[in-house]
Amino acid sequence: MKNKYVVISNELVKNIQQGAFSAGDTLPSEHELCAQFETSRETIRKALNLLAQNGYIQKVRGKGSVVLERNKFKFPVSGLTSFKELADQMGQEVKTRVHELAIVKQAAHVRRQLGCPEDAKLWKLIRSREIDGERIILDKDYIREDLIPDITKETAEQSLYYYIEEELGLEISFAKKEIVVEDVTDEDRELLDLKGHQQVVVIRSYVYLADTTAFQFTESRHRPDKFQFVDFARRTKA
Amino acid sequence: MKNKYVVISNELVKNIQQGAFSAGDTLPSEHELCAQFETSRETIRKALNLLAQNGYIQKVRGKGSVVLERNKFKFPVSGLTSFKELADQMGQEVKTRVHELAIVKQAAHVRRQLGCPEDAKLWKLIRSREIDGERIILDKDYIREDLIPDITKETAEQSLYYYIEEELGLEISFAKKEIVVEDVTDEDRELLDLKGHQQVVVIRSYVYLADTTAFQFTESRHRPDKFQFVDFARRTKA
DNA sequence: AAACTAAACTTGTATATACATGATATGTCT
DNA sequence: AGACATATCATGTATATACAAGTTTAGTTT
Repeated sequence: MKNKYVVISNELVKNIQQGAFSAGDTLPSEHELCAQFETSRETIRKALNLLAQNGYIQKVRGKGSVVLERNKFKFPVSGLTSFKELADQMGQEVKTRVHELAIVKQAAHVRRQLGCPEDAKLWKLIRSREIDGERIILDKDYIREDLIPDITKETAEQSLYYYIEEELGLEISFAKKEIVVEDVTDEDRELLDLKGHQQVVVIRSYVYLADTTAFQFTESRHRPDKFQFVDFARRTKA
Repeated sequence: MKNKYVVISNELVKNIQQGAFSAGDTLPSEHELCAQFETSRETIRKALNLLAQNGYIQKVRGKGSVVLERNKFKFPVSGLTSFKELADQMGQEVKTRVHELAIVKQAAHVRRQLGCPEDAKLWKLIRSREIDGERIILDKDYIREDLIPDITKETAEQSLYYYIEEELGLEISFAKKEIVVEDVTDEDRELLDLKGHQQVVVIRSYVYLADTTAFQFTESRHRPDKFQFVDFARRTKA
């Protein structure tokens, strides 16, 4: 929270969310923001670029920074957000149940994909997520034990990312994800309330730290009728 | 293609794709790139930031720009890319069939969501996509006629985005998308080879121009066994 | 040999300036 | 009043400089 442009960006996001600006309005000009935050134009522009990347504003040359409507879809799930953070945002009643937490030595294909040593230990963590009384998400995690040494049942029930970022001081940086639809497994049937569904939506992610080491592989299996993925995408000019 | 930092970015992407750098390598330092492209460091940094946003590199302080493995998943579908562009990238044999192309006056809910006048005309366009002999995607588009006046069957069969960007000179800028799973409709059954599937993956998008006007609503319905969404996501520090 | 220090790299942030380009308001001229 | 030119304000691009902070290497000391 010390970088000036990040602070300014957060400040502006807060203002927008609190309704100080509504969709279609333009933010104060870069020049005015310079005066307001007592900083240079480049710093303001870095902050505004953050807002633009996250879909809060659209910069229009000659006009200004137009505030976008952000609730056309109900809630933003895009990006790289932990389940705990999502649940907090949504304000729904959520219960996490830990079904398995152990160190495994097999799972060679995961170990290869994570690019970690052959003899490295991996945490295997299986959790179900219950929302409004229904178990609708099954999360299967594999986590490098040499990087994240101590995972307790309590940590797994609360927020894993908080532990990693705040307590261990590691910087979670990016992820590669894949979304597909697959047939349900016996494990899904056992741990989820499937309500007769024969397929689940599967999100597979590899998550990386800032130094480009992969530390986690996650398979998140969702009951299709409760699955929603929301995304804001900018067109990349080739 | 005239902006210096976009040109440099494209050049570097080409180099990476052609294998001049492989995963784990570091690019030449910013200082070296300055010399190589005969430009300032800020310009190089803008180019590198584009690469980082698109998942080509990860910048590590003190070390350099590390090239990321990009084919962990087979092909990148993320972002805002037209079907034609996707098909070209994949090199698959693709056939587009136009089932309906007409101007409609109803569809009030679409008109409201697009934020266009009540009396505005809308194109309604229904196309199926055949890949390897199977009709697996059904695209239903609503497009503002006042912005995109002339759509022919030929344009719809080829690339709509090419027409909009290159011939009309409009700048497609961003989109809001939603991905959900829904039960098949009679229309799906009629126009797709469903192979007994009872549900489809539905991607709904609102697409915007650079001046923040929404010009298109698209509903893309995919047979679940042929659907794959690949994403690269960066963690946003609150 | 081991441990520490310092120098020489790397990227990150903040500032300043100049000019280009699109949009808008304000004129003035016809 | 309408048309046209112009000044003004907005963002976009490119450049330069200074310093902060993380990583690696080389060197020195112990």
